[in-house]
Amino acid sequence: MTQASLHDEIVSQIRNMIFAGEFVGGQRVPEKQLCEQLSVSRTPLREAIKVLASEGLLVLLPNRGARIAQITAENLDEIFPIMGALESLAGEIACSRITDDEIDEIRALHFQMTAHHKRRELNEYFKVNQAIHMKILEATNNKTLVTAYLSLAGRIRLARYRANFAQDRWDQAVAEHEKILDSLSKRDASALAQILRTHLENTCQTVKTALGKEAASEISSRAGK
Amino acid sequence: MTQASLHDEIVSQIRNMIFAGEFVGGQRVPEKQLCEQLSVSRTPLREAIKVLASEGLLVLLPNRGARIAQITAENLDEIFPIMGALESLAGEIACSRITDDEIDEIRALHFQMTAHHKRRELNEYFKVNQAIHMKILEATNNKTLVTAYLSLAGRIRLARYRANFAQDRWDQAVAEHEKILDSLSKRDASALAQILRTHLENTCQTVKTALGKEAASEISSRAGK
DNA sequence: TTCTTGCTTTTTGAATGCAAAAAGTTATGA
DNA sequence: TCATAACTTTTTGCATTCAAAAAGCAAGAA
Repeated sequence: MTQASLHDEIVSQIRNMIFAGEFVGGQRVPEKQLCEQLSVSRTPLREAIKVLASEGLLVLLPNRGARIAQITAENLDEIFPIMGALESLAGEIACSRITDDEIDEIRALHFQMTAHHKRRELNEYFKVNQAIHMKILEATNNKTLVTAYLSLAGRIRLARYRANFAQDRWDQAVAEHEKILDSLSKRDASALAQILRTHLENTCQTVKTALGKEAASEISSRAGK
Repeated sequence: MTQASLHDEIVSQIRNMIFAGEFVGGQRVPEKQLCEQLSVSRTPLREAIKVLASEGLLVLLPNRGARIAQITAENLDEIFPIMGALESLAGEIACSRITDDEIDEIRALHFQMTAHHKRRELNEYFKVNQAIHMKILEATNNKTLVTAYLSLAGRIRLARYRANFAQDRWDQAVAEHEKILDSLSKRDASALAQILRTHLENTCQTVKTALGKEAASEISSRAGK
């Protein structure tokens, strides 16, 4: 076992805390507080903060510490197309190397997912959905691609998760997944690339709409106080 | 001016040293030596090392320090397709937002580049070539895309630069650039996306061949000694 | 000679300490 | 009352120090 160094450990811990929504976007993250929370000293913590900043999860202000990166509509517009291109590429590569067994695994996940959709189990749906996309990425056997994708996905993860999308979009997303599975089964690279890209574009729209509503409700709740 | 913190400064310094070929791939980089070379203390240097490792320019071995990341054929096969997808996406987006002035700038660079090609000025050719690709990326107005691209490009930069490719490939590359300029002038997004992707694929092949030859000559020179 | 084994040196990992910058607070004057 | 200035506290940036792990080395046994 390659025992991870403390600094690496801290990086994943903070990353998971951000993913878990333990911080508000834009919030300051004092070193001291994090040190106590994770019971580590400042040196490895600071190393971790620098890494997370280079990943885009934190923003560093010289002499003023770190802040949790804000997710904005502009952000989403920048990141989603890139993810679309990467997943599209992943789909193409996957078509040329995926095994029948791997497709069967994805098919199983797909039916699990549609079951969750029918039962309106949003959390479970999300989980299996992510698993399907990961399977396609991993089928490329390109670790750099997976890493690049996950890095981008991490930055918008919270916004994506919180976008409790409307029923009609949910139905549409499931329909898109039918096409994804279909293209993959036929190993139709260009069709898969196309539908994955569209799928991401639509997701982007949904998340952006949700983000807009969130921002609007925040403003109104503040005004109400 | 946002005065960069020392650690940021160190990151760019080391990055540039790697780009300048001051290190051999796989070489160990003792902290002490770098500290003296850059005349900084270990704390900010170590922060910089962690960041460069997360960028993939260095590889960290627990308790054994940092090494310069090796460029391998597998690496190139992983990275180039991703760069192809990103540049392809950049081309598409660029077509929809690039101004006539920006196209003129690129055209000017293009003719500069072909002049260098005619005069067999490889270094100058490379420089202008890079500038053209950067212009296309920047025309997207998507900083995340530029950053992601540059991060990948950085990892293979040395190998790419050293791939003093053969004359026929050079001629072919220039021909591809004619098509790039042509598609961009017409704002033909799908044609531009296509040719950029092909261009990167061909470049990948060239760099891989060069890397293979390099490795072979290293082995033979070792055997000769 | 070659392979262990134990010791020394070097290098890395992490904690502490110190200085400078920012933030917060109080007091004074208009 | 409000604004400004001086002072205090907190926080950040970096250097130094200490501890642990790895690497290097020498002596002894097969």
